[in-house]
Amino acid sequence: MRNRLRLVHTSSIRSCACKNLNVKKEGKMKTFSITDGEVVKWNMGISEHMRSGRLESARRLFEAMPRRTSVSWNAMISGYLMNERFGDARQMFDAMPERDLVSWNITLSGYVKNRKLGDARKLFDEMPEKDVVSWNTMLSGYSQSGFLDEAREIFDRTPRKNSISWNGMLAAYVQNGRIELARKLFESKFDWEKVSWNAMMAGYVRKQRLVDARMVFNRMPERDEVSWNTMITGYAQNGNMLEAQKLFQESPIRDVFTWTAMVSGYVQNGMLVEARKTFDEMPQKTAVSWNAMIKGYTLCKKMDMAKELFDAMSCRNTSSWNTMITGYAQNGDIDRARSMFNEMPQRDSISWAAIIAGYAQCGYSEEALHLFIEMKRDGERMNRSTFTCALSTCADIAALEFGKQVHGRLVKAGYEMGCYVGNALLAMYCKCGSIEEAYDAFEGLSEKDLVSWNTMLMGYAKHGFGREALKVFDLMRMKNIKPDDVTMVGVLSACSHAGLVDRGTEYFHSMEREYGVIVNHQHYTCMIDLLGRAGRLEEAEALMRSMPFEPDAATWGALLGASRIHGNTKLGEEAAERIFEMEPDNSGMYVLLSNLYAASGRWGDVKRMRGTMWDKGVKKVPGYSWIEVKNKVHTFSVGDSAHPDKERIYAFLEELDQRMKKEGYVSATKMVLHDVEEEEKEHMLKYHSEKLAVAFGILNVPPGRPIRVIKNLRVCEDCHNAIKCISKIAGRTIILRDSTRFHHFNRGLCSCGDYW
DNA sequence: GTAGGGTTAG
Repeated sequence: MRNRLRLVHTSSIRSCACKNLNVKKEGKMKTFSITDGEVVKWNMGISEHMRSGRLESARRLFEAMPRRTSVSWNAMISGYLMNERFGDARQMFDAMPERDLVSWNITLSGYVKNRKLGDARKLFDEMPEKDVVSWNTMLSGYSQSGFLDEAREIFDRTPRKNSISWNGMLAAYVQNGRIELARKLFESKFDWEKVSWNAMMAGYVRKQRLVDARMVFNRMPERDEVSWNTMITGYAQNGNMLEAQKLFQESPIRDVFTWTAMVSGYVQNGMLVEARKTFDEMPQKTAVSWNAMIKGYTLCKKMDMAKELFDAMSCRNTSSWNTMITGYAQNGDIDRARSMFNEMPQRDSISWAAIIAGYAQCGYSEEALHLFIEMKRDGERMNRSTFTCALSTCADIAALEFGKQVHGRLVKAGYEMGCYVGNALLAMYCKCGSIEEAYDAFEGLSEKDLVSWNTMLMGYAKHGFGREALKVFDLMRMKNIKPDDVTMVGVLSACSHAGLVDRGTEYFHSMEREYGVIVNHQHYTCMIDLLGRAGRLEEAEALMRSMPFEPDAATWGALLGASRIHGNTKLGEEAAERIFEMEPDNSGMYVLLSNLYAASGRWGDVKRMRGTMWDKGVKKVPGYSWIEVKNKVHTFSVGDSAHPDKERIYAFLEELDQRMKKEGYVSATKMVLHDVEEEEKEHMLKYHSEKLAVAFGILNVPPGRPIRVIKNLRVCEDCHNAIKCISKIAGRTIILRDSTRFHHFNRGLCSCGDYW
């Protein structure tokens, strides 16, 4: 009886179609006799066990039942789904003697939650009848995976749409960042429910269109806590704490969400005192608010305070641990981060992402990738963020093979290449030196935002493919995508790499008028680089002197680079002096300057430079190179003797050296071009880390495939010449990523055009 | 027992 009442109650607030279903059910229930009440109790027992994760007890109860109704079966199925036991759920569904519509719907929603869209659609098509819940579930499935066309098709075909269907379509657009489509849909209809007004507003907030969000907020017929909180959060997270405070005061209802939004807003805007004051004033605190406060302390590097709060909180949850792990890692204390990770009672995917990103950011990339493998062993499933994190770690150390495997798993997991993860994938291929695959990834993006375009454009520019970069820019303009300052840096450096001086100059002068991008420091630096590279040193210098900013180290660096190439020692000297003033510890600049002296035969000055470095205690960053072969990263330093294959490598280098001499290659040893790596003896030039890595690559990478080497510093000139020559002799493509850009060596030439 | 909006951690 109780069950019946509940059914009637739910149906009264649900749709017509639902009501029909329940009427049918009531009919069925009438045929039951006195034991109906008992069955209901059994069913409730099953649900309760399932809710608290006692799957076996639920199962025993289910099997012991003298008589089962479809509700019993459904309770088992949904219980399994709740506990992510998808296989067991499906088995139950298959074993059911008589399925009702709810069983179908529950199973369908199970597939959707499991992101098995193909299976969901198959089941959906097989359904003997569908109600509005079935249609809405399918819609939400497509929406969650970003398949907007399919979602729209389902929506259009839904026979008796209710408010949830409409809201589902609206949310599909909003959550996938298609705010204009959402707006269009929203304006096509007037009787939206509060939920949808809130969703539309949240959509604008997400796009940082606070004025539009506020307009929705002002226009909506009635507001609830969610409306107020969304608006307050919008202001708080976009740095407008004043407006947030104003609304907070005005708000008729303040719940935990409101208070937490304020605390976290203060934290994000670096207003620690205000954050703490609000935190202390909160009528009740949840774990979320504690965590926000802890985050505040970690951001201000007050790890002691963070730890104090963490120790004091009684409602500590996994997020609290995760916040602390990130805090320690970002403050450089990876050991404490790791021990917290080890100590914590329960880890989730975010804990893994936090510790992995921590290792990666502290420079332990290999340990980071190692943890991915451990994570898989631990049974933790990859999600969007672990995927993103894995990809950016691969990008850092240019672990292309590993990155490709992650890509494969990403596809297999059925993730749509939305902006966040898609851009990480794109960046991974760019930074791993595989520009073709980067372009494939770019084309495969389901949604391109400005970051995607900029990444692709910069990718081409850094690889020395200036013309391709400019093609991307043309495409952007064709699609009416408004470039920003980053885009223009890409465009100018592309022009520079392609030697398109006039076109670059034109862009530089028209960017404010044409694209509304204010010229900044970086743009000037690009222009100086562009002119300098083309040998127009006076113009470059004049531009620098006329620019409305104080030149910084990067600006002088561009001039220094140009002076080196074109042998203008005097200008180079001045540039170097200025850089030393600004960045006394920049060892790369000392090296660049001593190269400049060496190039013009001023050996005394070379020696003096070395002395200065010694006096000032400037430490050279040790140079090393690495290469990934068969999923393993091999690292080399100058004159490396640690690698197990060293004898083969050195023998092969010797052989290459002989052949190079025949080709007319002259070792640059006399020039003392120890660009980046200090060596005791000049013959060590032969064994610079990049050469070792290249030799190892030729020996181990199958012919026909490019050899990809990464170096932490700038490649030295001798190595650059040698690798050009090696690419010709060995008939291999060698792609070298150094600290500033990519070099594609092929048939004795380099994509950088010998200027970098 | 099935479908919808707002707060923290990456």
